[in-house]
Formats: sequence, C-alpha cells, structure tokens
Amino acid sequence: MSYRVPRGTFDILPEEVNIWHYIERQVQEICRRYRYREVRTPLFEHTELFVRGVGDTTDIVEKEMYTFNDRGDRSLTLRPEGTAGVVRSFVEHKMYGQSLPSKLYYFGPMFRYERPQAGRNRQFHQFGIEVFGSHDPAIDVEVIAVGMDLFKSLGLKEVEVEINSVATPEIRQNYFEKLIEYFTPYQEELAKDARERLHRNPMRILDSKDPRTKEIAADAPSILDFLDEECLSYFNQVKRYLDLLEIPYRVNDRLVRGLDYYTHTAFEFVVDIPGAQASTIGGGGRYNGLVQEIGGPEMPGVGFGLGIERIILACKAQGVELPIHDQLDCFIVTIGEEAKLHSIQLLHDLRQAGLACERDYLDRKVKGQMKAADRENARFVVILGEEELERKEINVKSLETGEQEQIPLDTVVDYLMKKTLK
RNA sequence: GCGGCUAUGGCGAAGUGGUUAACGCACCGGAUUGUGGCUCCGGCAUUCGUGGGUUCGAUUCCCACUAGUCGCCCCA
Repeated sequence: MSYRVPRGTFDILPEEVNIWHYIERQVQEICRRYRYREVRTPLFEHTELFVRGVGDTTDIVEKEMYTFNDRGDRSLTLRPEGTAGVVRSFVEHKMYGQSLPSKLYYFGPMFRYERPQAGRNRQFHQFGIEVFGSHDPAIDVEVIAVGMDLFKSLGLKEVEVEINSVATPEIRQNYFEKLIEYFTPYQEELAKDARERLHRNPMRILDSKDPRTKEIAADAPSILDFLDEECLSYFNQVKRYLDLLEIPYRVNDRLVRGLDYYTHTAFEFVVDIPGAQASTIGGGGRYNGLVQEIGGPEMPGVGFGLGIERIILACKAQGVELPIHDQLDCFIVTIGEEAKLHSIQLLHDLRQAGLACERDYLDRKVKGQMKAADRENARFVVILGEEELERKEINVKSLETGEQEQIPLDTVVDYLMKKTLK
C-alpha cells in the first residue's frame, strides 16, 4: 500500500457516510424551523481575512493555518474556521442592506495544522450558524437553542452549556492587567507553562492542572466582577432567557475562547467523551466588532461552530443508534442464459417502480447468488429459471421468513411493491 | 512544537536471531448436479510500515524516517 491519506485526514467510507447524511438532514431540518439559510463559501480565502478576522495572536493564525501562494503569487489559506468567510460573504454581497437580522448557516470541512488525536484532525467538519444585525440577548439564546436542538434530535444526552461574558475588548484588557497584577507576586511558584502564559493569555492560568497553580488561581479575580452595567445587564438577560427555555447552563467565569473576536456572550457545548480528551463539541459567542473589522458597517453578530467528528464520537460513546436506510428490497437470482436475459428487464422494471434491487454480476451459481442476496440483507429473492419461464411464473422467497411462493411473472412488480409497502 | 507507546495478510491477532510466519473473522470454491443464514472440507502474507546499520544470517537487535495512538500546548 503505497499511498495513504495525508496525516490528520481520513476517508469517510460508505458505511460511515450514512451517519453523515443523517446528521446533515437533521441540520437542514432544524435550520429550516429556525429560519437559517445555508451559505456555501470557498474552502480557501485570502490569508489576510483570517489574520484580521480570527486575530493575529491566536494559535490558529500563529501556527495552525494551511497557507500557500497560488500561481499568481496570492497568499491563500484553507479556512481554519467558518465565521470569517461567512462575514466576508455577508459584507461582500451587502447582505446588511437586506432584511435584518440575517441568519445564515454553513456545513463543511475546516483545516488546521495540528497534531492529530482522538477528536482532532487536520481536516475536520463544522456546522455553524451566524446571525447578523441584532443586539437582542434573545438571539444569543436562540443560537444556543439551535445547538441544543441538534443534540436532542440526534439523541445525544448530557450536553452541558457553559457560559460566560467576555465583556468588551476594553474591559477584557483591564481585567487581563488585573490578573497579571495578581499573579506576578506568585510568579516563582507558578507552573512553568502558567508562567509562560502570564503575559500572553493570563486567563489560561485559571484552568491550569498544576496543584499549586490551582491554589493560587482559586483566589484570582473573576471577569464577572469587572463587567460594567451594560455588560452585566446583557449577561443577566441571556441567563434569564436560558431559564425561560429551561436550557440548563453553568456559568464558567474562566471560559475564554481561542478567537479574538468575541464580545459579551461566550459559550461552549461540553459532553464527556470517554477515551478522548476533547470534550468540547462546539463553541461560540457574540462578536460585535467583527463585521466592521472585515470592512462592513458597524453590525453585531453572534454564532457558533460545532465539531461534527466530535459529535459523532460522543454519539458512539453513548451508544446512540443513528438510523440508516440502505435496505435491499429484492435480489434477482437467475438460472440459465435465457433467464439472465429476462432478468435485465425485470431488474429495470423493479427499479423504475422504486424498489432497491440488485442481481449477480459475477456469474455465480444459484447457491452463490443466494449467499450474495443474504449477505446484502435482501428482504426478498426472486428466482427465475427455465422452468419458471416456461410456466410464465416466478418464485418469490422471503429471506426473513424463508417462505416461498410462485406467482405469475407479470405480477411480480406489484406483488413486491405490496410486500415491501412501497 | 515537545514527551511516552505502537507498526505482522482486507480486519483482529500469535510468534522466533536461522529450513514451509500460528490462529480467528471476512472473502473465494466445494460437500451428487436449481435455493441463503448452521456444520464440514479446501484456498487465501515468497512476507512481517519505509530506509539504513549490526550479523554468516533479521520480521525478530540498533538508528533514522513515516504513520497511528496517548499525554502536554491549543482547540471543534
């Protein structure tokens, strides 16, 4: 075997694809009910879009982007997340001039150069939604509700919502300074990685695993104590609406997301996935400055991105059975050349009638054909040989019950339609 | 980007410094000639991730690379 998929990528094989189709259908149905419309943007964009949109100090931009120059010497990047491209599209097509709020969704592959692990790949898939043009905290809650509805429709249980307010860039900056002030006296006692994070992202120290660092962090100031009146009131309304919808949540004042553009609401969907470290299956929040940053008008936004692979992992871990339909209604077994000739027409007629049908293409003997039918899980086998052709009859056998009956050849389509309830 | 573990047929998995690399599943064929799922029989890796080294000789020892996996960082 000389060729393999590139590291961190994988084929979704036919058996798996059923699961993907099912999830995609649920996504479409939920978005229909909530009135989100799909937008399909390119898999790559100008590098600058992500640098500006995601933030040039984020890990994504600093070390995870698939960036290349095309033959025209333009710097392009495979999209590492969905929001920047959707915002670009929203601005480019001046959708802010249409009726607001503008509610969009996307579904597709994203690319990040990282060490692969369970639930983490270099090409992975996200379903995301974005709402532009509303400051109403009720829309933040609607966004969260869409996510919870998807999990519910898939039968995924025990998904927790963690929520926080990351306020505004000004307040956050002030808070970061206070955090640095708080931690600096303990600098020598902090774990090595925590010390390194002190100036880069002090909030990260808060969830360190080092025991001593934990002790120190326990009394660190909370961002929630720094919220101004407007931020606090906004946050309280979001919580109140979540209560109204009876969506359980946990306030996590240490929740900070990896992208720079968030303001006010930040949230994550978390579920325990045994065997995988990655327990976050989705995250999102409000980004009031992003549209302007990308060159549009002052326009608020809120949205989320969900990791499909992680959702599938979680479903499997919980033993959730996702329904698939690849039923084979009928397999045609033939004996002899004349019967084979006849079966070509019969096969076509059955398929035209809407039945899923198959026959042998490997010149197998009767027994081999029966085995093939059984292996493919056929509900019925019709057997056509010289004797049947002479009598203008055909044998129909149910592989489920083993019962077999002879019926007139020209009634077989109707007969099977009735038997399979098609 | 850093550290640990692993790498044998389509899949799972045993094994040894040296004549023919177990076994299970799957697959193919057969068990008096036109009928599946059970049973029985037969077939199915000139080869043990790739490259190099040690050795008279390596799939088994060493090194590098690649890939997988787990942990860290970070995230979906």
